[in-house]
This record gives sequence, structure tokens and C-alpha cells, in this order.
Amino acid sequence: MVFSKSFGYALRGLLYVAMINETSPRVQLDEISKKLAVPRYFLGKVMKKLVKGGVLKSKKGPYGGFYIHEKTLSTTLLQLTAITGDTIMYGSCVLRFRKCNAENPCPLHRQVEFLKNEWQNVLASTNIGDLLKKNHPDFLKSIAVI
Amino acid sequence: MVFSKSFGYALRGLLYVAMINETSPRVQLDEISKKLAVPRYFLGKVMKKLVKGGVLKSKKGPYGGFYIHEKTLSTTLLQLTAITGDTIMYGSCVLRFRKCNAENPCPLHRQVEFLKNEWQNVLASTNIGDLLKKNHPDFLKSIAVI
DNA sequence: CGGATAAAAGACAGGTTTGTCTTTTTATAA
DNA sequence: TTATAAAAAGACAAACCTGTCTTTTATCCG
Ligand code: FES
Ligand code: FES
Repeated sequence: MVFSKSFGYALRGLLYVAMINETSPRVQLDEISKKLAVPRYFLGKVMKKLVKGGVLKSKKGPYGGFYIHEKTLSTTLLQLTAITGDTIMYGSCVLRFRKCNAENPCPLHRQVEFLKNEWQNVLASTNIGDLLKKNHPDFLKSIAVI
Repeated sequence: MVFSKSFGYALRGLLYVAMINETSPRVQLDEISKKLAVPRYFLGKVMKKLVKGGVLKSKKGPYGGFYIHEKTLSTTLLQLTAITGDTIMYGSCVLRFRKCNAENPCPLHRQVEFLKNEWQNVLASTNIGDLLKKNHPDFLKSIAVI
């Protein structure tokens, strides 16, 4: 009932880059992993997925690093789950029955239907820009602490 | 965002035993695993956890098997998550921060606080007996279908 | 008691996720 | 062009979850 570690790293990494990019054009993996207290090489892989997923940019070499582009701030949490491979349960049963449907519902179906929709809604309607704004100004503290 | 397989097996196993025990004093693992179409030996381990967790009883040997006791029907889904080791997020952060608290919230805290409480509520207020009642009479179908 | 039955326990294997380290590729500046 | 810096890519290991099989332990019945 919790996101994967990868998702957490991805979100926090993305937020950190977005925050830094308000004042600096690039951030390096080294800095990100230290500030977030996240395993460096693993974070590298997650960030790579973000770049490949089209929600972040990167540049190799000197003066390189990660930086945002147009789409970054409008990236929703739902898109992020797709990128990090988190199984999200819209259309799938919380009990892992073959599929979630009202005709042949699992014993939990009624109880969780509403919550699933609401949850789905939050993920689809919240984007990186929203989180960045809402959590200012002690925002760094909120993503840096494990 | 979904329960573990173990949790699903545990719940369905528990429900099956509870259902059968309305007419028969014991059920064997063999029958349960076949009816639920669940891997037999793995289910055995899950059932063992239920017994150790004090929400089910078992007896070895001839005429043995699994059966319910007083506490079985009042077992909540929240208790089940504890038994199967599912990380549930009440008091813990969806992003896996050390702990979820309002003073130093993660970037998602605000957005998910309400949903977490609601979800928690469903799990804590739903017990095996409830599910058994609500899903009668085509209840077997609902738990047997994978 | 002795044989049969069923859960409990233990050993092991495959897959996925997470984590670490090394090598390769790309870009920059001098 | 060369040295350097940084991400990308690849190889590998540890931990966890799931699944299978074998051995042990408890119980019942004759
Ligand atoms: S059938 Fe299980 S949640 Fe809908
Ligand atoms: S601190 Fe993350 S959900 Fe509360």
C-alpha cells in the first residue's frame, strides 16, 4: 500500500532538480544523491528512466547534469508511476483477482471502489509544479529527510 | 498500491475456511488450494502464519485440518496486514520517509492524508465476518476466481 | 503399539527490486 | 586535439517475495 522506493527516489529527484533549476542551470547526480541521502548509483538509474520517459533532460560531460524542460513541471504523479513501473490499481483488484469488475467482485470490491477512484484522482491531478509550489519554502527539508 | 499475494491468499483462505466451517468442522489444505486455485505449499505457509497469528486454528493428523475459533470472524483486515507483513501506511509515509508526520511532511503528505485515513478506516472496521455475510450467497465464486 | 494422515518445518530455486562498482560514451574547455 | 567531467550502460551481488519439494512432528484409529 505504498509506492516503490524507485518511485520515491524519482519524485524527490525530480523535485530537487526542479527546485535547483530556479537558480542554477544544472545539477549533478552527486549533489542530488547527497542532499537526498539516496544511494547514488541506484538513483542514477532512476534518473535515467526519467530522462528516457521524457520528463527530464540531461547533458553529459563538463558543466553537464540534469535539468528540467517544458514538460517537467506538468508531469503528473500518475505519469511517474508509469515511468517507475509501480503497479497502480485502477482496473486491477486489490486482492489480485484476475481483474476488478463489478459483476464478479471480490469481497473487498465495494469497500475500496470509492477510495481507488479518489486515489487515482489525486495522482492524475497532482503534478510536479503543484508540489513545488505548495511545499515552499521549507521544501528542501521535506524531500531531503529520509 | 496493491496488497501482496500473501495477503490475498491469506484473506481468501481464511474466508474459505470460515465458509466451510458453517457446515463442516475441518478443511484440509489440499481442498483449499484446489478450490482457490492457489499454489499449495505456498498457501500452507500463509495458513501457518494465520495460525501463529492467532486468527485460525489447525489440527494435525487424521481428521485434522484448519478450522475457525472465536476470534476468527472478528479479525480485521488491518490485523491481517500485520500478519502477512504488508506495509500499511498508517503512520508511515507513502514515500517511505522515516515516518509520516505533519511537522515535517513529505511533498505528498497533504494530498494523501485524507485518503490514508479513509483507507485505514476501511481496513480497521472490516472483519472476516462482515465479508462473509455481505458476499453471500455467490460468495464462493467471488473468492475462487483468480 | 503401529500405521496412516495432515500440518509444520526446513531446504532450495526463480524472479524482482534494490544497491554497488566498472566501463563506455558524450560533451566541454583549454 | 587532448584532458576532463559527467551521464549512460553494463556486470554483478544482496535481499526479498513467491513457489516447490522433502522431512519432521503431531494426532487419530485400529
Ligand atoms: S474485484 Fe477486487 S477490488 Fe474490484
Ligand atoms: S510524510 Fe509522507 S505521507 Fe506523511
